[in-house]
Amino acid sequence: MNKNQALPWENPRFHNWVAVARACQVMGLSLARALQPLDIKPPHLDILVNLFRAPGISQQDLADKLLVGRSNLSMLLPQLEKRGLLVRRGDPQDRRVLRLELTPEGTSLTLKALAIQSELIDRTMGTATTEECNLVGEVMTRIIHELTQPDAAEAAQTDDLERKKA
Amino acid sequence: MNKNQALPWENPRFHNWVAVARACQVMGLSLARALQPLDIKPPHLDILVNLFRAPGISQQDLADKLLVGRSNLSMLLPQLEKRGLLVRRGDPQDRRVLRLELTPEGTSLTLKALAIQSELIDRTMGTATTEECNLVGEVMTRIIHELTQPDAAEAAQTDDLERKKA
DNA sequence: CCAGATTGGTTCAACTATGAACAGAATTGT
DNA sequence: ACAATTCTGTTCATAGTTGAACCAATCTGG
Repeated sequence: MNKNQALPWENPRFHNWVAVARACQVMGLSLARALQPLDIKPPHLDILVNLFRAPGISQQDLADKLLVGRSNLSMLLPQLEKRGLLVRRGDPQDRRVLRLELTPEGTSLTLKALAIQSELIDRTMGTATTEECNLVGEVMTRIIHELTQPDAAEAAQTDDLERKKA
Repeated sequence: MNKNQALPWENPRFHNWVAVARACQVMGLSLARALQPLDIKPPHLDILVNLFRAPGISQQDLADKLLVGRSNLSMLLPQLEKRGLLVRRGDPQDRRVLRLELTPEGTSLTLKALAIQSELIDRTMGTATTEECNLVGEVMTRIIHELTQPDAAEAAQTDDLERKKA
């Protein structure tokens, strides 16, 4: 098992992906620094942007979109609410859910933060042509699809087992 | 400022980068799950791999490579040492530094973990041709360069200020 | 109807990561 | 030679994230 698989650094897939991961890491650090003047961090921005694009979303749905735990939002959202950036309004139709919405201040801050993030991304992705850029996006989309489908694959496996039992 | 900059989602750079970030996130989650049988997490793997490739490295240099705080390693390394995966040997030349090295068990575990990670990456990056893959890596390398140079740019700015003072 | 299962949200304990303050060893400049 | 500075690693208080346990509201199927 030691030699029948060469060390992965010689594999283009592997080291190219490592570059992707590192790029994400440094971008995350840069973004955090760039957002400091607004006194928010990347996770906050993720929340704000999603509220901006999907006003009235529930905490559960937001957690699903962000791929974080519900408890995370139960901690962060009250903070942002206290800062007057958003409101959590109970839904009269389903009294379990809290509908989230940006306040005008929240919207304003979100736009400022987006401008900062956008400028950062523009500067860094500007090192690639539009075509290269689109190709990168396309490859990433395929990867996301490949990795999020397996949940369905798991379900299919379970189905297989169920079928075998029957 | 509201309208002179269109919303960033229409910008190819922006939404393509968002795809990159999301791909990284789902890959990270998948990797964490895939490593569970070995009872290590991605940060541990990062450490092990770097020790594998640079045996005898110091904690400080390792922290720089990983872009994490020194204190982080001061917490994690003793854990891994207790598990018998690595040793920290004092350097007689410079009695401040601890030289890090994998034990045979650590090397073995690292190879197993690398096999798992490599398989995962192969599966996901396999949705792209080798040329696409290399292009992605190239673009990411440029981005990393663009984002790590600014530290030098900052220094240059500082230099400018110094020069103006003189 | 109503008992059981499901869903949305909160709370809590555990774990991870960070930066600041610290202590010991090495380097520098005089 | 030695005081000041720098460098390495540790410790500690703090903040962020998670999963499990929990409560209340809703849905489901007799």
